Amino acid sequence: MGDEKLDKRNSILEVAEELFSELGFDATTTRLIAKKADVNIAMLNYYFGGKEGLYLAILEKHIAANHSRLQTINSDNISSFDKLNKFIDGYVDHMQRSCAVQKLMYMEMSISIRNRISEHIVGMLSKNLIEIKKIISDGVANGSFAQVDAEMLIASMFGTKVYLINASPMASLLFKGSTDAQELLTDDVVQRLKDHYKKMFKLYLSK
Amino acid sequence: MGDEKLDKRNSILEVAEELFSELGFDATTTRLIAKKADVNIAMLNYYFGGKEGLYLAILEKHIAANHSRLQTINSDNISSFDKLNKFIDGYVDHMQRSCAVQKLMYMEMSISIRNRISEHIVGMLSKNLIEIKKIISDGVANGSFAQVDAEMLIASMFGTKVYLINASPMASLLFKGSTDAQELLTDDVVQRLKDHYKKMFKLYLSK
DNA sequence: CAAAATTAATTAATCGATTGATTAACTTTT
DNA sequence: AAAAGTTAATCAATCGATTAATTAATTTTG
Repeated sequence: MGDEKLDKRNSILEVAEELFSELGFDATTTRLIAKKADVNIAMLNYYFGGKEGLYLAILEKHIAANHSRLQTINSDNISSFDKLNKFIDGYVDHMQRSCAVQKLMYMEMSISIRNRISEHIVGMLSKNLIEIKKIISDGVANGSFAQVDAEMLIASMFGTKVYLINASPMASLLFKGSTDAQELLTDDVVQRLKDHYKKMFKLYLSK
Repeated sequence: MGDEKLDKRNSILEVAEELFSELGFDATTTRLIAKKADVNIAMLNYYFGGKEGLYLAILEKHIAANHSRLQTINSDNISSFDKLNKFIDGYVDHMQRSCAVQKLMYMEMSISIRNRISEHIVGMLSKNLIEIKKIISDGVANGSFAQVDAEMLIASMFGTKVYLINASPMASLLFKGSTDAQELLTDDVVQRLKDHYKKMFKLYLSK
């Protein structure tokens, strides 16, 4: 067998990510995590220093996994619309891949008492925000885009994602007519979302 | 003095609504509610049967307050676009008025263990969803609207709201450049949101 | 109308359960 | 044997809820 130490650590991370995104931070107990991960409760504190440390470790893992994903788009020498479309494809794919983490982030972000957690989350997500803001403002500056309420447009973009992921009972009702928890982000819905985003930006930003 | 009995009950409701929307259901303790409302903890159980009962009472109050608000629009004999604009104005005004309740609803909706609460919330919010879905499908049927991905369009509408209210640290960063908790939904932002919504539907639905 | 009886409102104290975390002992690895 | 990994048992704190007792308000009765 391979490294079984890391197996346990990773098992905790995986189980915790799933439970946090399902139940939220408070309702997820360390005992439940330990039980589902088939691990002693103390291991959780041994590896991560505590419940909040585990939560932050999940965020850090997610940061590390997507650190390089972002930088590459804005450097390319392509049109502003192409940048936008490229950003959308990458963003939606990434959203489908890591929707559990994204759900958990938006769940806890707004809770006032979680200052440290909230800072981490906002810091992570703001990178996406800054990047797309730059694409749009550059496009407006070089005359490719029409002048729009860029903030509202961006709010609609991120908001659509948040609605699909975090308000999934409503989104399921909208897309499938039922509220069962069955996977909503099918390949079909993902493709529709990409098309929707591209159409949205095209409609708003075309001169 | 007037009815001081109702004062206490209402005080609990008001304080609880504020705390639930700030801290979420789990992190809001009955002790904190009682302390802030200057009321004995037992009163909370006396009037509402418990923490969950109090939460549901807040929802019920909100349902009652907005029961009549909805029915009137679709009956009018006006164009589909006018219906849409009328809906938007009413919806955004309502959103500004009761943003605390809306925040708390979307916070707890997706938590799997809150079956009863989740049902209540989805039931409430689905009325808005059904109504706007009807406006759009009617408009498409009578030729006023172009054929679009109506589900995604609706997801963007509600999603924009959810982003502004529930992801307020991000929205504050977007609209004000800082994450302080100061009121985001100013009259200015509300007006921009209305304009944004109207433009969105116009762009998507114009033939 | 006033005394008595009943109900409603309110309080302080405390219940059992659960929480996150820690300890000390034990086992495995290096 | 030193270090890292792992376990069962347990800690203090806090949770939501309830209890028994007390006061206030209302209704019934004489």
